[in-house]
Amino acid sequence: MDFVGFEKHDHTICIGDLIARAEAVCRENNLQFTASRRRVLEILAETHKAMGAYDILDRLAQEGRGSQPPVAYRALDFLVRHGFAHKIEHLNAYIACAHPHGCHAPAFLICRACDAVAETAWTPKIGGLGQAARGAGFSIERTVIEATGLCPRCDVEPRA
Amino acid sequence: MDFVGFEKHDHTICIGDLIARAEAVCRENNLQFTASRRRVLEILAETHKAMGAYDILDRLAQEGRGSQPPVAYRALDFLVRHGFAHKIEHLNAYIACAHPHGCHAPAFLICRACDAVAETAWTPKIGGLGQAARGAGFSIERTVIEATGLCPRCDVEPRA
DNA sequence: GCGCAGAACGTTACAACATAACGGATTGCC
DNA sequence: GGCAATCCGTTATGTTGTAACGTTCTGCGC
Repeated sequence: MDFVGFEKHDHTICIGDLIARAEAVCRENNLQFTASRRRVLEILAETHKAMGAYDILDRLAQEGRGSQPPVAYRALDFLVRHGFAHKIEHLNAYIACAHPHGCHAPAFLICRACDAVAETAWTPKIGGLGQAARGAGFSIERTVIEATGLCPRCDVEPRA
Repeated sequence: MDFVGFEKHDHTICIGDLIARAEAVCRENNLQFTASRRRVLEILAETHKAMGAYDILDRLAQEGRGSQPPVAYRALDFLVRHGFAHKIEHLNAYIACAHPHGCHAPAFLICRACDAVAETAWTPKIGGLGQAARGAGFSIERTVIEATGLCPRCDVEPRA
């Protein structure tokens, strides 16, 4: 299992890759990757931190793309629905998908000091939990796996 | 791993056990198990469904215990902080702890049809995730593990 | 019992997060 | 060109959660 988010890396590649992937998927599936949706994904992709819907809305408003909540929420719904972004339930915030390739039941490591978020791919029916759920007769459709704590940098030097 | 919540059971025992346990823990640790806190725990314990803070507040208001949000949130904070209740992040709702004995990194199965919630005890550093997190240098302090889907009853007969 | 410190409470006010509903514009398709 | 479906912009409102302040209660040393 690998994580994305805490290591230094060439971030322009992250962004380019993500956008390109989204474009391709939309083309294949006849989804409309509209200007607003694209822009929201770009904004999310600028950072590996989770952003609130209203943070995004502020950005859109600055750019003259409309200033009311539904503008942001609709784009986010689309991105989340199709796996281009994820919602961090614990923070009521959104983040670009860090694994645009392949399927998805992501898990997140959230640093409570610097708000960085790392994402990992996760086996579809999470080891023990999936098995136990089936044992209980429960059929899992979606999972929320979020761990809060300190990332490598903040663990060493608090207030990084 | 076992779950609590979907099976039929003598619910008065659930409640009694939970309250008694909370009382004991508070006595041992010099925590004030005040009337409001106890009442909120009782309200939560009446059902294996998650309740919103404002649902609880309504109940408290009916009983003349104060009608402003902080009344409910303060009691809930206390209960969650000391492990007598949990917050279901996915629902922004709260539920009584179903495993008042022993330590805690709980996982939840949430039925999207009937809103029942089952809780399981979980190994402290969740199998693969904990290991991978340590590998990445991340120290986990708290986990949110929530699976949404259909419980045994709703899976068979939708709209139960 | 008295006085103090810390915790808990009640209330006002507000901040943050999210959606319903409507009409107009755009897109894909025949 | 016309139709259906989708998307967009806006108004309004609903839901969830906190900051802050003064009062009351509780535990505790005297």
